[in-house]
Amino acid sequence: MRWQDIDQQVCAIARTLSIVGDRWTLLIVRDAFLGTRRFADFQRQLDISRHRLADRLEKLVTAGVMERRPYQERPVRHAYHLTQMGIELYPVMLSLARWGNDWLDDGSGPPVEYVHRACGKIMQAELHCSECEAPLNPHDVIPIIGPGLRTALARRGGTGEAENRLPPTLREELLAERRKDLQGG
Amino acid sequence: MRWQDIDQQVCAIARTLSIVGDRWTLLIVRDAFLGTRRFADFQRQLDISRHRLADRLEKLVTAGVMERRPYQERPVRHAYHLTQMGIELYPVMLSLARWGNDWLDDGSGPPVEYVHRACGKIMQAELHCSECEAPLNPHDVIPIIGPGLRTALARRGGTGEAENRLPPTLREELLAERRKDLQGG
DNA sequence: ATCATTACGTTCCATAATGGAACTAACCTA
DNA sequence: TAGGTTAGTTCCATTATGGAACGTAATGAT
Repeated sequence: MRWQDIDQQVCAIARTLSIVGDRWTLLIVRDAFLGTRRFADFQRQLDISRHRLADRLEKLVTAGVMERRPYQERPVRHAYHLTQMGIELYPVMLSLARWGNDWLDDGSGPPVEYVHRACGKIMQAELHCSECEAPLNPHDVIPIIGPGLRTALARRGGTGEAENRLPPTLREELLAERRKDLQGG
Repeated sequence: MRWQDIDQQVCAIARTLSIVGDRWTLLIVRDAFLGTRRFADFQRQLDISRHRLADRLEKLVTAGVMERRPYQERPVRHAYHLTQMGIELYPVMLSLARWGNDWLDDGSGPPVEYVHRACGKIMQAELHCSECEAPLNPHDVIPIIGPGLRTALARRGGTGEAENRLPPTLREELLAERRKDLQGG
């Protein structure tokens, strides 16, 4: 499978990466979160080639993650702003940042820290369960087949082709294992 | 700047992406979370070229995200397991999955859902503040300069070179803005 | 003993993505 | 009129990737 076809997979992670999984793309989003808006500023701060930057911004705009807003006429100049879709990538960004701080520190501490405006403290981003609010432990999160995958399963006939586009979650033995986990645990 | 040099940036996100920001890498990690361990299984499920897969697994092992464990002698066969470092990528994976579910649904619902073993309910991963436990809103998280960046700033002489490796967070006007946010809000 | 199969790679090469520098376009300032 | 600013585009050499074939070390079938 070619990378450009991964959005064909029936998998939310693959679909997400088909948009933001390219080189530079998440760094552009990072800078957008930090306030960068203009082409030249992205280019200077990332030290990316103008070529690549134009290409990535175009893709982000097409995907709906960013939007071009004119900030002056004569000549028309556009700024790139995160849309709501883009802003909602912040859990991804905070999670990436936290992992980098936890595992790739060169000994001098976090380059950037985050203050929670509500409580005023320097914080870490923690995952919690939306239902019981408890902090999440990786071993307590059990993936199960969802409606999107069920639909895809029902659709696949003998084509064999579609089967290749399903994520490994599909595998019967794994699903059985998960169900046992759920019942037994 | 070349992509291979982004780990030189004094930025946790850039450092993280220097390890997991390559094509395929996060999909390999995804499959590892779902229980895939062997070379041939990764290859089949991802439909990636053997070449690329060998390369990515090697990089993940070198970085410490995965480890090779022999599962049989004669001939020696290795399985690839997530290390603790790899397991702690789960907030990244869950955040990517949630964004894909929220924004890239084709109308048939989430391909995969997650059950929280502790409360038994289908859940969403939510970011909370580690200090006050409240759910995080993107506008309530204020990035400020941290010790790692302060050190890097102190180190840079007139080299100019090092300056290019600092993230845009460095920019004085932006930091001033953040400080105002903190005091005024 | 010979042949097929499994598992895990590596090699080779055509194609696609990237980086760097130069070029264009539309305006502004001195 | 010369040079500066901003946002791109074009061109081309260098890298990365995908696909298929090949290599190796074993097991199992005939």
